Amino acid sequence: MPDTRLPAYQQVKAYVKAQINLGLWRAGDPVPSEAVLQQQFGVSRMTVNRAVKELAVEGLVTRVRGSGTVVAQLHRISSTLAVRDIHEEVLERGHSHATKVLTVEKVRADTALAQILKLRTGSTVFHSVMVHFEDGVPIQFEDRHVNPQAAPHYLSVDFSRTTPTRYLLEQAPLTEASYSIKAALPSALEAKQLAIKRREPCLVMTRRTISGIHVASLARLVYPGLRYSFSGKFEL
Amino acid sequence: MPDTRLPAYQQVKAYVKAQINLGLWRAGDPVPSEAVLQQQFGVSRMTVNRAVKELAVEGLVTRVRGSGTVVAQLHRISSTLAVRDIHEEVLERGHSHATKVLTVEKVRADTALAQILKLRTGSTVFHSVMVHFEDGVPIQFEDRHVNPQAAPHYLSVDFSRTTPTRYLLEQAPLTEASYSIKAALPSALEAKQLAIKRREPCLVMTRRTISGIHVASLARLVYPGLRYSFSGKFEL
DNA sequence: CAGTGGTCTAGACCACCGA
DNA sequence: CGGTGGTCTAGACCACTGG
Repeated sequence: MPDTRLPAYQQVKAYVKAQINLGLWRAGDPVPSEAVLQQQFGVSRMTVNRAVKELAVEGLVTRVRGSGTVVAQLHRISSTLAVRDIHEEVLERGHSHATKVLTVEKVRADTALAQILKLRTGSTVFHSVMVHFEDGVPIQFEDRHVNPQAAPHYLSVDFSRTTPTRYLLEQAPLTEASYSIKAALPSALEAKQLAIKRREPCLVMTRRTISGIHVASLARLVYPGLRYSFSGKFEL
Repeated sequence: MPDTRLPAYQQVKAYVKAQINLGLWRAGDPVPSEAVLQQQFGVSRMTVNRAVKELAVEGLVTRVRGSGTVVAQLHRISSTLAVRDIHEEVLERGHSHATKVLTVEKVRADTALAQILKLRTGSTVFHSVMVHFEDGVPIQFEDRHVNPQAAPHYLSVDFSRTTPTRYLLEQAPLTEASYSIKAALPSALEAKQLAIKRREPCLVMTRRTISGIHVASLARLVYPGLRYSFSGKFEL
């Protein structure tokens, strides 16, 4: 038979996807068992297993050992929100990136900060403040506290040549991160540096990154709301 | 022997992860070939292949056929942002959810809307406006335009019993969606319904969903910025 | 209990890369 | 060319689910 040049497991995936997208199999409906698909496509079970397993990872179907496979209740279509280096992000859009460094210093951690970085109150931490420009327009205000144990030489980095995100990713391989995105009004300094009015709403991302046993860094990233948006797209 | 061990492929994954997290293998370093890992762990090649393939999917390593596997340059840790039903989301937090329906009507699409929904200017589209409450507190203002071809009976749905998101997911299986998140000030109506001041910044998500050949719906979701945040976490 | 998916093996052929 | 990963087979044992 003139089978497509697609690998067999992708053909099985495509078949199941199509049934779901066409509405023939609806949420909660059973997906044929591996044995059935194996017969239907004339392939080995490992191949069918791979196909359905990947669909499960993608969230299209739910598998329960001993019970079977069903079409997932909510198509958990999802996109990725990545910890990215703003330098690369801007270049990818075909624009130029520049950084204005406002502060790079040692400070003593107050109780709240120490708790977040899992250090003792009064410990020395590094603190940097800078503004990132895209084609000369300020798009991100970055206020960051760094755990010296994760990046001992942070203070001597030339941030006109690299960014904190990139440097930290290189220094301390990332193992975990948590973030939260809110809307807020900028502080006086933030408004001034971003060249916006104090009344102009901003997107504020707070991000804590963990590298191995250390909390590496806590960053507050402020974006002018009228000039910047997080956007994305997802497909089945 | 009681089988308390981790599956073999997970042991291989854990080993490679550990080398990377400990900094023993740095970005760009080669990962042992499948043949080597196969010897080292005394498992079959399929098992090793699965382990390394999954690490590639997770973004920790980069595989090149014919060349080999190396530790990925930037650990592009990422999380998923899902299209979810707010009803379920609120219940999951252990709170109660209620909806106040403001408008459900037929309207004629202006040029901009028609373009987005891929309809002709002046076509009939459905329009709904409602407010979602979490434990009695307004948390989302939802203004939505729906393509009648994707959900012909949208106008007669009882939105005190289900939500537009859930109904549309059931009616028209989702195949694609795009979103953008901005910060903005609420309109007079939005501020009133969310019980916030007009000066209070909001998170505004604009989401367009596609089901098969139809653009199913265009939604504008407004969240009070001081009361709501998108948050997430990612791990290696 | 029979059926399901989770894992694993010991082979195999192929396409591709770099020397 | 030899080594790499991509795919595939035809079996296998197991843990778990449901009736």
